[in-house]
Amino acid sequence: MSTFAGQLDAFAHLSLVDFEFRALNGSRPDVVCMVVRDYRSGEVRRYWRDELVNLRECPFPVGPTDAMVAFYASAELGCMLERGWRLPSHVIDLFAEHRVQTNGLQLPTGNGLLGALAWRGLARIDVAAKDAMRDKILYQSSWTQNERTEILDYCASDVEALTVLLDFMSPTLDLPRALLRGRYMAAVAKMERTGIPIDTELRQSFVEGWQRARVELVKTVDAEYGVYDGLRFKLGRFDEWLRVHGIPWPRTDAGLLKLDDDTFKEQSAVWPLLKPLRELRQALTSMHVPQLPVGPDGRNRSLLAPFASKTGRNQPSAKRFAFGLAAWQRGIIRPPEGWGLAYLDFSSQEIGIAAGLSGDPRLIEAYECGDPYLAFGKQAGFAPPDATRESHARVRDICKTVVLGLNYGLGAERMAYQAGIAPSLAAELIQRHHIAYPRYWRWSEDTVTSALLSNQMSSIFGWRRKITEIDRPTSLMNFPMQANGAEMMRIAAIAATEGRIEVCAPVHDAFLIAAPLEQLDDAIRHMREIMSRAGYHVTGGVHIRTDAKVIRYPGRYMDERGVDMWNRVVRLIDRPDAIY
DNA sequence: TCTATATCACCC
DNA sequence: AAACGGGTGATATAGA
Repeated sequence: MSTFAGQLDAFAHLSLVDFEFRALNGSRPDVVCMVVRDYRSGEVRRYWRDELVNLRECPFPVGPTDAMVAFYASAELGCMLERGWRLPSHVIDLFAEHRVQTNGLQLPTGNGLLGALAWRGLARIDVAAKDAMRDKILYQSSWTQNERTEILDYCASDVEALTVLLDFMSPTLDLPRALLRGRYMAAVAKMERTGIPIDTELRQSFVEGWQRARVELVKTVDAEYGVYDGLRFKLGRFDEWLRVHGIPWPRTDAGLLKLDDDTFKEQSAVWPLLKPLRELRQALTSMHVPQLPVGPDGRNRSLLAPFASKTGRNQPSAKRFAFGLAAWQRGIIRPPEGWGLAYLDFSSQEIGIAAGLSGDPRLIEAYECGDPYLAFGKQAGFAPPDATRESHARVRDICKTVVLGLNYGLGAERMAYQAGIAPSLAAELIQRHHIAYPRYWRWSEDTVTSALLSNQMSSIFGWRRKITEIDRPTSLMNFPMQANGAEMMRIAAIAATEGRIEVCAPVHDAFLIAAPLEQLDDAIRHMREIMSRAGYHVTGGVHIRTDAKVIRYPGRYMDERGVDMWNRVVRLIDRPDAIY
């Protein structure tokens, strides 16, 4: 490892940076202070907010021969964007590197700066003190002279901790890949800053009308049952109601009544008395007030949580991120006046990756012909050569379940249930998949085997995952597709944000972009080109297609699965003008 | 009244 | 109901 110890010497300047800032409820960051330390000289400089406002340029070196080091750099880079500074040419993010080094392990200390230090036996700061200080920064808007000093000291102590961590981690860094991940953190900072445009006026109607609407609904329906306590469904009362009416009910392993919609569906087929209750439960579960953080400029902003999942995907909070909401609620995404949006997703991304990485010629052919599901049907002799999407819709659906399911080891039983076919047919189709794509299956088995032997897996740009006894083979099977899909998204995000594309958000296999109406078509063309190149690069030569959903003001975003529910709800809250 | 666990709904 | 990958979060209950 000593050969790598000096790898950071290649940089003229290494600046370790930490900002403190307030990021409240969808607003862009309000920068409080910054501390920067020059790694070589050890010189530390502190800047309070008023000094930062007066700095037209970044006060530490950010040129092509320099690097910035931070922990969770999207935060620092977001503050730099807020100040209007140029971003560093090179970023090393020790959070991303810590995740790469420990991904797959159970870390009792978590993934924060202190946790990363503690896990390496380098604990230094009291966590409780850190939390107290964070509150002081977040929930105050002015500070006494003493508090200023306190906050700057705290910020400086984080920079010191960062220095210790860099000392420890620098010999083990995979520098070129660390720089790629750092570059992605800059893309994250830009996407987080752009945010997702929201119909704020309609959202307000949701917030105001919702509670009343659902209370009325429960009152009306529950009069027949008496199983609700306010808005709460009470198991005990329902149990009693069932006993009184002599209705048997399935239970969970733990002995509780099963309450999922499938159970209600089956039971209400036998006991029609239950139907209104089922409908009520369905309506209520998806009806919670959206608590999206939306800034004064009408943009939904939340942490994208890069590198959070085992496969390296972003993992933003489902309730704070507009694309984490239920499909029908996304109708509140709407371009501002004069603007348009485009939702661009990779088509059948994981199949394209499986084809490219395995190098299976028939799977590549199936993907590139445009309809991998029907192509499988034909290659497996399950559909005639002249079958089309229209002539063999049902066959295509079955093939889709098979092709998608086998990417992560779906068994015959469950595949049969899901596709609505006999288990024997499911088994037969799985068999034919093996025969149609032998090279894919050999590659998949080899990947899992070597993962089990080496206790780790990695994607093409070095996102790693350690394997332990608790990992199921099916999880390992799916890793290459999901992790490399995340790589594809990262390089596309980098290219787009370093170009002139306004990227609102990444969504696992898609991007939402925004542009003024007259530039929208150009932006879409440009973005699709970028995504296509990313796909080609990651798969080693497969042409990954993209689909586009375009929304022009005054239109709104809508997921087709959510149209009915959306229309029901906007009527309920008395906003028929918003019917889609 | 708090926390831990189980179950469920939802997303790509 | 069900050996399908990666997740977040709400709700209900049991247990301390």
